[in-house]
Amino acid sequence: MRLSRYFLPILRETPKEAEIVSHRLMLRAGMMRQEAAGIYAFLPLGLRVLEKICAIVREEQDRSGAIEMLMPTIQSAELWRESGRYDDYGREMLRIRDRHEREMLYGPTNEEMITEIARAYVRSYKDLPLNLYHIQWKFRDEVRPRFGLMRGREFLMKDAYSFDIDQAGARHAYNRMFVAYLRTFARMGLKAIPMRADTGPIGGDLSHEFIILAETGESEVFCHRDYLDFPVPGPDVDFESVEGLAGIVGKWTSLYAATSEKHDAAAFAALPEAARVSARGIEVGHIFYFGTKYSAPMKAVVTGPDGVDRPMHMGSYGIGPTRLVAALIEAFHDDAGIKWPEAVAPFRVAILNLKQGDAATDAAAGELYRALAAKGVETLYDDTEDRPGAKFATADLIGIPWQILVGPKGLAAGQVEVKCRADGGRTMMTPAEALARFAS
RNA sequence: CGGGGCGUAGCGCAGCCCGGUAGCGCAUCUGCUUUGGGAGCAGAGGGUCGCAGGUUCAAAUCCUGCCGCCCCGACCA
Repeated sequence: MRLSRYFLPILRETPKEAEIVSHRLMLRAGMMRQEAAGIYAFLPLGLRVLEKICAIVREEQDRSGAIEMLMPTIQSAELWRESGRYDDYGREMLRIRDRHEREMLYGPTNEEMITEIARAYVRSYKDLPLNLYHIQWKFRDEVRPRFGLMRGREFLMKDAYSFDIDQAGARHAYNRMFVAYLRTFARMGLKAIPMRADTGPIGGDLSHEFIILAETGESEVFCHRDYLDFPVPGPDVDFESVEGLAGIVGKWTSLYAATSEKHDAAAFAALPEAARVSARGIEVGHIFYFGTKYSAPMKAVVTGPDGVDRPMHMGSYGIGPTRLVAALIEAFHDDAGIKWPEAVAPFRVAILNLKQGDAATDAAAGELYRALAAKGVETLYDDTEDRPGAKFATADLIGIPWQILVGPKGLAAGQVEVKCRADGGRTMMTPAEALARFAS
């Protein structure tokens, strides 16, 4: 992409409404624009990151055996009356009426709808297990939206829903998602620690929040230091293996980890001093087993091998891709701007033409750009008339992992400079070497 | 929802107390000179001062109402 032809509205000054670093940087980097309180338009750069995140989420959901579909944003109030939540949900739910005065709502979540779909088609225990997910916009009319994408009202969510014949089956479904989440966040460069979460009226131990540690996190968290170095399952993990997954989940839940709501000060204090990590965290995922909470009242039943109908055991599993965009920035930034991990970066390489209009640099930079593009390397070519300093500032701000600086100084020696945004490391090499470095 | 604050050019702000028809920096446009860490000079364009009433000869400025947005708290993916 040629920057001169792109839509990247960089802000040099910080908008006053942005308080936390991810919000400031997203606005400054031209990733998004606020359209109303807690409601944002994604501009091209922001969309690229969001789609990278969704792609990883999707790959790991698919790998774990979940199946993608897509449910609507607008739902009928009828469904929610069946589960009893229409009255319970409160003012957070955006309620609307259509032209026939029918009561509708903008979905804050989809348990009712997925249960309706499952009960319509799933009849036999032979149809189970089943895990359906979608990535769809949600709306929760927060009293006080804040922190940009971190707590917006409209947000993108991946929500998966599992259906099983019994609790043992549901537990394995839960473990699948648990492991898929470990992999998903690790692929984005994040250390996400599963922490025991409130299970509400269902009870049990089958609810975990996945928390990443960040100085600007919204809540206080406490965990054992060993979690920071626990190995994440590889892509070859066998999701069909009940024992295998149970082993992984067992290990990842063996040590102390809790958010402030579930914090047990005494248990935490019992850990060795060096093992105690007390930090701030951001919730990026939440998994939950809730049994027959919806299937029973909504009569989502399957016939078992014994010929008896039973309500299905369900769980739901959420990841917030829009929140992850912000969380990633909270985790990866410095004073100059964002430092995207390669897996989610909007572009992998930025080429900076340091003397636009100079025949030699134009030719070298243009040639390198075309060669990288031909190799499928996502490249942003800064071919604008800006001075070098401005280009450095822009590239650092938007956080492209690799910058290739093409200027008269280096070209005099037949070289370009490759700079790593993450650690600031710089290497001189020939354009051909740079091409090989990224195109192989 | 309680408490606080702010709406003046794309962004950041001054002007408001003591009414007289709007200004600064950055950004934008033109020209020239510049070109390895947000360039310099010269010139130019851009604002129904959030909206609606009211007071007044005259309202960005005073009064009333409304809307929007932000921050703290309670709440939450």
